[in-house]
Amino acid sequence: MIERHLLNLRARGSISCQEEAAIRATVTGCRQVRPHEIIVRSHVRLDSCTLLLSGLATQLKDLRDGRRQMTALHVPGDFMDLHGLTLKRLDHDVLALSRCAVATAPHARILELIDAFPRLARIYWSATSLDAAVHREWELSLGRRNALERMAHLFCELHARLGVVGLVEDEGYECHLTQAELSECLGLTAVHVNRTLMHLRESGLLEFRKCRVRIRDMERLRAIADFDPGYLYLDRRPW
Amino acid sequence: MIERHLLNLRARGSISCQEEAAIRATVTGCRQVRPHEIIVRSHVRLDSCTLLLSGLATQLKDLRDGRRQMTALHVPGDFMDLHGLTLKRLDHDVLALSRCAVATAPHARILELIDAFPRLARIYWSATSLDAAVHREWELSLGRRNALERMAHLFCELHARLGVVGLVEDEGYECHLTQAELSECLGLTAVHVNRTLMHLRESGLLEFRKCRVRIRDMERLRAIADFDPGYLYLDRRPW
DNA sequence: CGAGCAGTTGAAAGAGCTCAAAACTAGTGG
DNA sequence: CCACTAGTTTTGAGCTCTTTCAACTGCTCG
Repeated sequence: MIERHLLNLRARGSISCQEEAAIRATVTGCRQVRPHEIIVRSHVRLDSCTLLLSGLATQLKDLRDGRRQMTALHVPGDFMDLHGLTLKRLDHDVLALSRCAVATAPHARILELIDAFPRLARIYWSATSLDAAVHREWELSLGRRNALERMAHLFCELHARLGVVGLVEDEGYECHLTQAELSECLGLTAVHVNRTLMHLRESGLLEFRKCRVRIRDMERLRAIADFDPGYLYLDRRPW
Repeated sequence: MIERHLLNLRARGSISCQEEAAIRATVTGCRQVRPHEIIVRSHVRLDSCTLLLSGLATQLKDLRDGRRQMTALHVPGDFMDLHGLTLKRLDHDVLALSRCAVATAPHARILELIDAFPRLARIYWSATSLDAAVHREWELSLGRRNALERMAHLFCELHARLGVVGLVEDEGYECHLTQAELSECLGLTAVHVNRTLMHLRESGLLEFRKCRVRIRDMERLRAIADFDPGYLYLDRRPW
């Protein structure tokens, strides 16, 4: 089930057989997590990283008065707290949105891994930089795109990222988010998400029902979102 | 003038004399940049990193129709495109807000540096992860804080970050931002920034005149912003 | 069958935006 | 030293997107 992680890495650069084997040996154990369960808690000292094998998870930050904002979504194949390797604690919770399968990689083992395969150090560093690039695009969305554009953009992003790990079929994909959760991604209220979703549906752009997204008109959706996948760095870098 | 960079690093962990010397040997050349000049252009292949020595700079992303959002501010001592080391190009421009002095460090030299001092690899990796943490906090601001809270939060952040590099005196600091530029940080319009700024001033919280911020009531400002500096990871990690 | 979410709908309020113009400020050149 | 220009800040008024609050529907599951 670590395959999706390898797909993720290989979408951005090559991974040798030896490297693959070493990665497989580093990521161990697989546990199931229930929806809404906290996978990694903020502010506690970390000594391992957590890989999402299946399901959907998120990074959540909150304000004292209860307002909450998701700062990222994690799809299968993502290390959700690779930045914990260097920072040693998180500034946000990691939360399961659906039923999830996760595996862990002790920091000590990862350090051995990148010590043995220095290219992997660069590749994982690159992965954390990529996370930052996604954050930047979300900042652009939250700061400057309106509700419709923002939502369109998120669905384009998920389409691209899930495509990489083989989870898109006929322009549709599973997306275990309630409208309330979607609103916490988008910096909107649940009510407005509902209305915006209806607008997308009625315009024949996309449908979102029963945790499944079905894109009806990709071209128009991208135009509305002003979606340019460049920030996902899906070109194989020349390492 | 690389001192501020060392202050930045040392605020989060120790740096030995040898490491300091090696860093000094890696960062070379110092050039002056005029306000509004692009320091690093997006989408072009990079082979060096740029360190801000003095002045204020920003990361800027834009939409096709001209709407723009700043995704980060850089203060003296920050590497502004360390993520370019692994990603090899940027998904945003880096722009001077004031007159800036910048130095460069060729990727090749940085790779030699972290090869010779593996601890520095971890420290610089950590620095890029920290950038991501700041992005996350901005996502929270843009998504969930209102104009007043958002602005208060930004000024608290700058106070903390400039404090680290010795650029705060009597709760005040230089901040070469016009109200229009501030609005591009905060996801607001310039007009609304103006009114919010007046509100802060009239409430005796802070003044922002002639590119200088003077904090009048830090405690109340922090309370409004719900500012918790944890996300800046200003505790020395046990490496 | 009832409890409890998730989604839907309506009406009213409000935060922030748009457009436009006036008031300052600072730099430039005569 | 003053006039002139350009950029920035301030102010006003109207508007709109999004929120708030509240109720209602439908579905799932014990």
